[in-house]
Amino acid sequence: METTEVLSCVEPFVAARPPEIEQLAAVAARLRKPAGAPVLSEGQASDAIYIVLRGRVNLVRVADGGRDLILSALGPGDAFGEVCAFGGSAMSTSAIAAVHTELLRVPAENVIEHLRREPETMMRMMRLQHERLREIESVASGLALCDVEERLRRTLARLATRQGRRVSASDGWILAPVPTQSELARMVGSCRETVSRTLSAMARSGLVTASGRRMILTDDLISQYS
Amino acid sequence: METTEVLSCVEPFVAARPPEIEQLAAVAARLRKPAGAPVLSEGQASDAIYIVLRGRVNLVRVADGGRDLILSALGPGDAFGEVCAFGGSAMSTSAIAAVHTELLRVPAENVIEHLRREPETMMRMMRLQHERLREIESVASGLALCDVEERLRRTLARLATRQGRRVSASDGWILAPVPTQSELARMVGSCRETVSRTLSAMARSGLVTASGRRMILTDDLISQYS
DNA sequence: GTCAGGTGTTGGCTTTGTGCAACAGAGCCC
DNA sequence: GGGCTCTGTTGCACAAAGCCAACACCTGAC
Repeated sequence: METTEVLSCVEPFVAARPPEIEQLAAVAARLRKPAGAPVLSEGQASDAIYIVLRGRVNLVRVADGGRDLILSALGPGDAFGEVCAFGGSAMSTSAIAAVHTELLRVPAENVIEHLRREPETMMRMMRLQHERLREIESVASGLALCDVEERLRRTLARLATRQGRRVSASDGWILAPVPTQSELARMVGSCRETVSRTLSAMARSGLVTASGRRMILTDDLISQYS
Repeated sequence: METTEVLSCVEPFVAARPPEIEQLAAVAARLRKPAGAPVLSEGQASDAIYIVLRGRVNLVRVADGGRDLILSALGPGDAFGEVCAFGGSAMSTSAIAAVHTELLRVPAENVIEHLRREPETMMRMMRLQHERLREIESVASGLALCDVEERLRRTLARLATRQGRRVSASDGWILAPVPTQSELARMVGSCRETVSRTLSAMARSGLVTASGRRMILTDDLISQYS
């Protein structure tokens, strides 16, 4: 797929005029990261906007004891590093490739120039920022108010709607590849063992069906949180 | 204090040109809310930007069981309801006056017009939005990774730096009026009783000194999180 | 004044969920 | 193939923090 095509159908650039897209595409570079490789680190200033083309990137906060929390999991079409656009700000999370990942990188200076000429992109970026805020607010309130099972349901529902696809025949959504249980644990602020137990319970009650690296979630589960 | 003066020293309007400020001030209205009164509700579209002049406003997420979480506590100079600026978005939290509060209200349409003419304000609003994102990220990671005492320390430190003032004589920050323990509990995702116990423990170890509606926090406590 | 309701404190019980441990299976490198 | 690491599973002990309960204190309303 052409870089111009990609850019023109990815937020926050969907409303940009063709010549602007061309210009951005000209300076954009593709890059690959193996699983576990850091793309940007917490505290470091972002030097570019990155767009996930294939794979998954986790935005992570690390605590002293080595424990960490995955604040959001970005799939194809998602962007990160947008802080670079408003100068000087450091990343508030680390961005780490969860699996083998392909990225598009648009240097900060070009993004900033583009924003000057295209206020509509700025507006969209703000909306994007607001979306992310809402998401993190949900994570936070979930952590404070819900038990592990509820948090796990929400997280799976979110993953499925954003990165899975609807299966027409059976009634449900398919999520593949599913993150490992230890990754899920880091998303819901729990531990591997508890996630295993909880998933088993959910499977027994028919909410999810796991098979290898795929998982099928019932419509009920999804619709409850949309 | 004149409305123009207020606006010109409050984010995101600090960089706006005087005639713009005048125009905003002309349509701004002051209003008062008693303790507990809702200003904006979750789900409802915001019709204006509100600026806290005196008092405190809590941004709250409510769960089914009646339990809730205070995601952030806004003091004088803080703004909320900015979602109105990017059309159609609903509030992701409820804004509720925590004490008797005085607000400045700038209608959405005027803000939007202003943003069109003054891209610098847009930029600042984005930065503001990003600040809030960082803050909520900290709340979320705290909830997942830290115990109640640690969360309470962070929360008190944040409140003191943003809404308290430095005491020159003794070594510490003064926070007055302190939120009630039940409010603190809703900020750290805990319960009244646990906050009481934890605060007592912190007082015994000399980290804080409570007296009536005031609380003095040692420099150590503050500097640890800045 | 009195009363009610919110606040702060403390004790005790219960539960959730973690931490540790042990183990089976899958995938990967050599 | 043999080892290795990572995953998923299950059992069990322990701890943090929740819930319930009781009580003193203060404040504001009437």
